[in-house]
Amino acid sequence: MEAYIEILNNMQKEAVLCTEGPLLILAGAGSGKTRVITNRIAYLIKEKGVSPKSILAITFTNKAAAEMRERVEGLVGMDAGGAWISTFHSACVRILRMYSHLIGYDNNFTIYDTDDQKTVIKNICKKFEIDTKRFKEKWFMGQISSAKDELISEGQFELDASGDFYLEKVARVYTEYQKELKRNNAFDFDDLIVKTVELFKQHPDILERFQERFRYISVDEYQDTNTAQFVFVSLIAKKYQNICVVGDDDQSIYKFRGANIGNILNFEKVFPKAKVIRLEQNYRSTQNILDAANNVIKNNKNRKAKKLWTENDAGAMIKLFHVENSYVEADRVVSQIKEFVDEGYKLNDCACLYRTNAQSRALEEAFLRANIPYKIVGGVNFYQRKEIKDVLAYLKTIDNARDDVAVRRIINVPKRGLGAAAVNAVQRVADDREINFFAAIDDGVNEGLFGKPGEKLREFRNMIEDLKESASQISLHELMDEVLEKTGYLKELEAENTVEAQTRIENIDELINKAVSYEDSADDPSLSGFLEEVSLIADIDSWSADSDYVSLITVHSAKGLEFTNVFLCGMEDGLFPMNAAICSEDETDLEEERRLAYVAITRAKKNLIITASRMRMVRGETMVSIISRFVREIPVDLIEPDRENIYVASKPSEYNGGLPSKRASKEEFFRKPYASSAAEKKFSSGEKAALEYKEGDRVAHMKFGEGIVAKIVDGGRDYEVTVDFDDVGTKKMFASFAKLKKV
DNA sequence: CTCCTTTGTCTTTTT
DNA sequence: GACAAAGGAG
Repeated sequence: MEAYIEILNNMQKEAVLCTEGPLLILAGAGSGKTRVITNRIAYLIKEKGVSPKSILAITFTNKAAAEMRERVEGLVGMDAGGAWISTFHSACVRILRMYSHLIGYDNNFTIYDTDDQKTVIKNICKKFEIDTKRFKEKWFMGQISSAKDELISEGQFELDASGDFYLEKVARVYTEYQKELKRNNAFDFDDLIVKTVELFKQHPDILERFQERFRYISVDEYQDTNTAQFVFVSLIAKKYQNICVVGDDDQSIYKFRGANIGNILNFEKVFPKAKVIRLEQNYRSTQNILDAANNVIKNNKNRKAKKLWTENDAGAMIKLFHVENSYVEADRVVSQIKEFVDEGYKLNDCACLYRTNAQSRALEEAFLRANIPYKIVGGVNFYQRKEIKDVLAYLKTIDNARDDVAVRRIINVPKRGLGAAAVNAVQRVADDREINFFAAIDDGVNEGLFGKPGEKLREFRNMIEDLKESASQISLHELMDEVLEKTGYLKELEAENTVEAQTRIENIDELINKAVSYEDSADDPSLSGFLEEVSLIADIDSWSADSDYVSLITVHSAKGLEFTNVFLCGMEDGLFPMNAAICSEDETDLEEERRLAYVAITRAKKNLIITASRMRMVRGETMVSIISRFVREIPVDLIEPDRENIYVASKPSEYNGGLPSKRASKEEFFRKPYASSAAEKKFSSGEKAALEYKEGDRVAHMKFGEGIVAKIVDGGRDYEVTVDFDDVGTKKMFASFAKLKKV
């Protein structure tokens, strides 16, 4: 037997060899499920002679998809190009690109992200005179999205809503929203799945084409699929029934966006002949870490009972740092990482996990101060930044002028004297004639309907038409250069001459790089193709393994990853679990948080360090909290007493509350054992902090490396520092942003 | 029409 | 505390 099968345990082997018929694999954390899926695909191709073209493998994130493709190709020893290894969303996009004309869209549709959705909803509310203070756009978006997750169409929603004041309102907005999207030739994220299902249902011949093509289907992270996604795969799998789903109900953490744990139970109903295989041996973590995880998750009532076990050693005790504030927390993380490095670990072995993105800040500052390379994984999406969205809006306008949201976004960016008045005039024409926004500009300009802003609108229209002309002749990145040039966007940024503007230009350069690499890698590069790739990708940083850095990451994004040393930060009641879950009447909300904690703990291979802070700034207010109930569910004998902190006792009774025995005085709380720029910012009340370096000093910058301070100018609110860097030349920057460190 | 100030909202989590 | 949206002055 082949080596890649030989190394598997019996259950894993069974799963890999079971290629025909429906298969449900219940795989605990760290039980090698990714290996099973990839080896199974390799086995299909190599031993069973299945063509890669017949394979559809669905993963949850683009990163996971790329990784799976790489691993499969490594095993198969060939290009698995014919196989579709992708997320639900990108698989559906590919299908819709071929056939969406059959359901009334153009095949070059655009994809709306949450911001675009919000813009559309906002306009609808204005039109319907809905007070967005009482009914938030977000609320409508949530309602519509949940409906789509359950495949409830706007028509169905209207029927169900009748009689209910609130639901009727939602129904009206939902219906109008879908109309608007169609008019704009756009899909939102949920639509990608919903409309593909619609396509399959309306056109059985198309469905059959895909049933014939994808005879072998697998779905990773099955516990996180929603109803629409489940229907999508089961439609394709219906004919040949070769569908393998892998999931773990304990790791279901996306209920909030419609994930339906019921899909695990439903699987055996929809596919009655399904075989069920359990993978319960954990290869990842030490016994202690696994014990901790098991003791936490066992408090959930709604779960399939299972016993995850390991042959690994007990390993190190779990460390618990209970500190006074988030700055100390971050500094203790940093010093522990330094210890790990001294012991021979690499920075890549270490990751800081947290519940909310906001927590990354304090950590980030501590890493900067300590000069330790780090990388925020996920976080504020690259593609959500203003400058990126602006450039993309131009490209979208050029690609598909039916996209009103894009056109309206850039009509006055950079400023060209086309404000609200002009936009309203155009919109009136568009509404009257029931045409899209750009067409209304065109008509109005030709017929001279606009009066004063008419000339400016004409210029705008001509510019877009020129760019369209160019788009058909030059390459993508050349087009982007031309857009930046002709629109004056770049010039405006350059004129600003600030550090922020500089970063924006760098971000745009990054986008152009991305375009170049897209052009190099895509079979048939096109503007639409690029826009599509970009709209479905969560973060630009594709995990470069070559450099050494600490990962800062939310627990949600850490799912599916593993690290030797894991710091689980901010384990306090109110933060993790969040207050909303603690107060919720629905007890499954707290269970979801607990599953999240379980996911976090099981990311760790060797060392788990849990940190909690007594006080923390949340929304500009100081919150006082006790140690997370999830930490208290871990048996005390697995936790090493923290010698640096007198408050944490090893006796369970004392360790329970976690509050300081006496009320900490103000001085005590704000005592700063380590320098903290954030703390300084707060207490200097507007006064800029003194610099630790002077002209002629040698300083280090996080990104630019080391250099010599050439000049310091007191710019009022901040110092303007000019530095001659060894590698990147002279840069001018503001002291508070640059965070320079004397060396 | 644009710039500046003030006000209000937000913090779950992602495709 | 940070940022976007709304409102007011020029």
